[in-house]
Amino acid sequence: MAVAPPRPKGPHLNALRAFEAAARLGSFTAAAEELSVTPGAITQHIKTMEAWAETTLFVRNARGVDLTPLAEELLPAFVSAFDQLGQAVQALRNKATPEKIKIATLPAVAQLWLAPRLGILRQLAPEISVSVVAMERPPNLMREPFDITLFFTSDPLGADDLEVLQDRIFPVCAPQVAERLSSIRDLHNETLLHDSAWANDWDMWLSAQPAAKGISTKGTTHSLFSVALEEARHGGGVLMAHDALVRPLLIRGELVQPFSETLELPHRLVARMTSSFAHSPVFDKVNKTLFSRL
Amino acid sequence: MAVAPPRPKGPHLNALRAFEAAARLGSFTAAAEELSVTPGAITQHIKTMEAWAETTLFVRNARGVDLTPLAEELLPAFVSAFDQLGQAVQALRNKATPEKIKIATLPAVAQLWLAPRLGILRQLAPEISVSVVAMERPPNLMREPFDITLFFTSDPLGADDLEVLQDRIFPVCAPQVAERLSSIRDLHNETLLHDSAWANDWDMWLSAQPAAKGISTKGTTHSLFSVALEEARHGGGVLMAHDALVRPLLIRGELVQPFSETLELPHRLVARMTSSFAHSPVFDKVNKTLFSRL
DNA sequence: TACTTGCCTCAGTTTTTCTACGCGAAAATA
DNA sequence: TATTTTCGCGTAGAAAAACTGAGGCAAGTA
Repeated sequence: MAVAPPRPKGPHLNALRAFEAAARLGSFTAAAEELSVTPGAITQHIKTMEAWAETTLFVRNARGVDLTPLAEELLPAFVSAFDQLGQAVQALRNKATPEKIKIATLPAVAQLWLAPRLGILRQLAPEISVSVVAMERPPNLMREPFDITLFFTSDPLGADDLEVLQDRIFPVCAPQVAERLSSIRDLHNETLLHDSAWANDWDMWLSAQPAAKGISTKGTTHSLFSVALEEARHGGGVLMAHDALVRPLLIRGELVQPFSETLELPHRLVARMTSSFAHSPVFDKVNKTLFSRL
Repeated sequence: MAVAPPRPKGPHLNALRAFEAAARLGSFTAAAEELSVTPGAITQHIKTMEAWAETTLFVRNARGVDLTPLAEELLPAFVSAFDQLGQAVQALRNKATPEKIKIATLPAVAQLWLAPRLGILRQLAPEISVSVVAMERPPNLMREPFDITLFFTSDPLGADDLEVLQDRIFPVCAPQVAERLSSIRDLHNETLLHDSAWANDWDMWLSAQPAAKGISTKGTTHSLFSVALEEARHGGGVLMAHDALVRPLLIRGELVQPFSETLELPHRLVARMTSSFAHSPVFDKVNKTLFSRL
């Protein structure tokens, strides 16, 4: 005979997540991107939250938002709660399907570095199925459903990080193009191929070469490294290459290195993994096959 | 020029919450009740989760569900994540509107014990606005938007708990009814008034009185204590009363205590509060006015 | 045997969430 | 100084998610 209970309800979980993202990133637009929605959706969630709490959480400036002191104070608790929730979800995925591995990495790395190694892994451990998703920036492993991210970074290594290799760049081109290049100054007359994700590789390399003074970095820009690479293979110009990505082509002679000068960049290719994955039984095989340098 | 990113998405937050509740309570029906939805809704959420994780989380028996070992293993992480999230929300509510206090308590306590004291609080601190929600069972303060719960319990006190009073019961009735009651055995001829939430109060009291042997506990049952109380005031029978709830009426003489025998129950009225509230500036005033025994 | 309990499924509905798009204000650019 | 770009707001309509309600089923219980 109990009475119907009109219990007051808390705010919607999605609104809380929107608040957390917006507060953490300090921007509605950035939060929208992280959550793969439009900024308008974030606006609405935040408004719902503010109405529920009867307070204001953000000061809206024309250019971006600022957190109120209250939001600032509350933020850490939300971040940590969602981190924990995300990790619980990761653990679920990892323990439920331990043999399914998801890797996030740069398109170029996926195609040129990772793909060949996946074949080896398949031979060694056919029960493991790997899916690779290419993206420009590393996803947050506490929040997004990946086991491994493989990106270049110069940040210090964390507990579940593995350094895979040091990044080193140098120009490469087709053999017939190399014949006309006897000195660095000859680059003046060549098309310099750029990749938009590594826009200033040429600048960095050139400025490290005293002999290169005054050479302009104009040239063709491609949005995908692999397209620029294709162009270079067909003699379309000189590409600033990353060691790890072109080594097989150099070995096969499809590309050559016209100058011996290389530049070591201050960042490494780092494999970062969820802690669930790092402690899972399949980690060993994957690590041995993909990441250990022999 | 970046490519459109078809990022894989995690499970929906509401599904996670449904899983957490179902796993914690070990029952879809109970989870449905906690979340104020129908059991069918829980079923669907769980199915979504299981499909996402490509695993089974519950073993469905004809009579209830059992957790799979996997769900069992994962449960604590989810519980703690949602606890933390709930606490963050509570902190938000508390800091955003510190002067608005929400109390959950039994209907009888709300009306007979709390209401008079709220008047005193309003005089002492008119800036504080209290809203009282009556319910049969204490809500989980980590999850539901209340600052204080006020319920009878015999559990040991936690850090943010305050013992308000010991529970003590004894029969009461209208003065004219009391005139016909000279000994406990006279109860044989009276209507015994019951409250459904405290169904066996009469049993307990009677069995503690040697002289009451054989008296039946038949009588009228009301779903609200206050209705039974009203009945008693109008001479409709003898009510088993809780000390704290009837004291003002005894003082005013509207009810009398026909026998001196009282029974101390092994539980207390306990005020439990969120830790945000316990550390907030208004706590002191509220505590002094409502809960301190003079 | 009939009842009860607890979960399932399906269809239809309600609620929530999202997108689309135009507006406005400041900062960056020219 | 004028123009463009960047960010966020607001609204309407559309899409997606969540929920309800009713009928079923299987295994205990009376």
